[in-house]
Amino acid sequence: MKNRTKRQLAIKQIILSGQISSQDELLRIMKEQGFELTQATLSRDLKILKVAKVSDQALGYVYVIPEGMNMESQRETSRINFLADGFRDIQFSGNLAVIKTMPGYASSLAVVIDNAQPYEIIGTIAGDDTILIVMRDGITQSDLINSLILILPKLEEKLG
Amino acid sequence: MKNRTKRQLAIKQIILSGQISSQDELLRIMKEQGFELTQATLSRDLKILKVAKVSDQALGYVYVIPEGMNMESQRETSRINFLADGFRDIQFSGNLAVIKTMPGYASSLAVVIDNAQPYEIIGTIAGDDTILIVMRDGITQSDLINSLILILPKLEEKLG
DNA sequence: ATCGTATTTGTATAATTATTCAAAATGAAA
DNA sequence: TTTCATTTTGAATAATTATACAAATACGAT
Repeated sequence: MKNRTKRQLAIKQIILSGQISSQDELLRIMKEQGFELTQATLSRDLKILKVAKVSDQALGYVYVIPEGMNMESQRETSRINFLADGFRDIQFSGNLAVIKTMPGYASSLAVVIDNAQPYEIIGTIAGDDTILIVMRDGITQSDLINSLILILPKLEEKLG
Repeated sequence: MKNRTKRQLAIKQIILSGQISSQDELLRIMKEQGFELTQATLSRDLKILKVAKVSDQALGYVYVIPEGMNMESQRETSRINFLADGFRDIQFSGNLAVIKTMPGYASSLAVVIDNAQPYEIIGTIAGDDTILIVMRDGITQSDLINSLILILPKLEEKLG
């Protein structure tokens, strides 16, 4: 599914950045961002993302993402952020994208991308400082960039 | 109120120890323990205690007490736990309680107690290793102890 | 005590959230 | 492709949780 993970990442970001106090409010924001969904889907997504609602002095209640879902995923996140630092640049040719990294980073970075199994990407091949990405037909350059940012949020600084 | 803190303490313990997945379930357990209350009161207590409901593989949803909503309060919590270590003992005389602490701990500990503004306590005066607590009329010794445990959970080991 | 004010609580209900069920979308296999 | 199984989704609704309001209770000041 292309949209499900995308949507859930968007939800996560909104929760993290904002002061959301109900699913309807979140729903409104998601729709402003162009997502089409209903409250039922939101409820399910929040369940999957393990989002919780706690009281908050200012707003009554706010949705939060419990910090340490577990040390595991926390370490994983910082490892991925670390790898994103190795990113140098990206160039396109037809339905191929070529990412240049700092020496030694390419294959680990490619593994992260592969594991995310983004719809936009058919496959990757990595050397020492270069990743070749084969894009799915019909995917634009900005589609691909967006999907990479979803996997590696830290790339936004370098690509936005 | 005498029962309010007692009740909230009981709620906290049940949440911490158990696998509660709805307010009705919690209500049932509370009633088994001899508390008289309604779902409305529970809802308000959970709000005050900042209890959250998150998804859980086994039960669907469980109530949890978020460890550290943020680094701030997390540091705060461990600071308070640290201070609780300074506690030596407590004795009563009429409506006064006298807490003995390790040297130097009394005033910081008193600040923590003051900030919590427990109903049971009218005021405190602290020296270097002694805190004098003036209890509100009608408050029993165990009421006071319960309210202190609510503020400094770590005291339970020494007072329970 | 009595009065006045503030807090706490239950009842009833509003508001919110979760789930059922059927339909649509997706993916895999032939 | 077609078919079958699986997953995802929305609409409707069930289930749960929060709150308005009024009654009860607690407290302080006469």
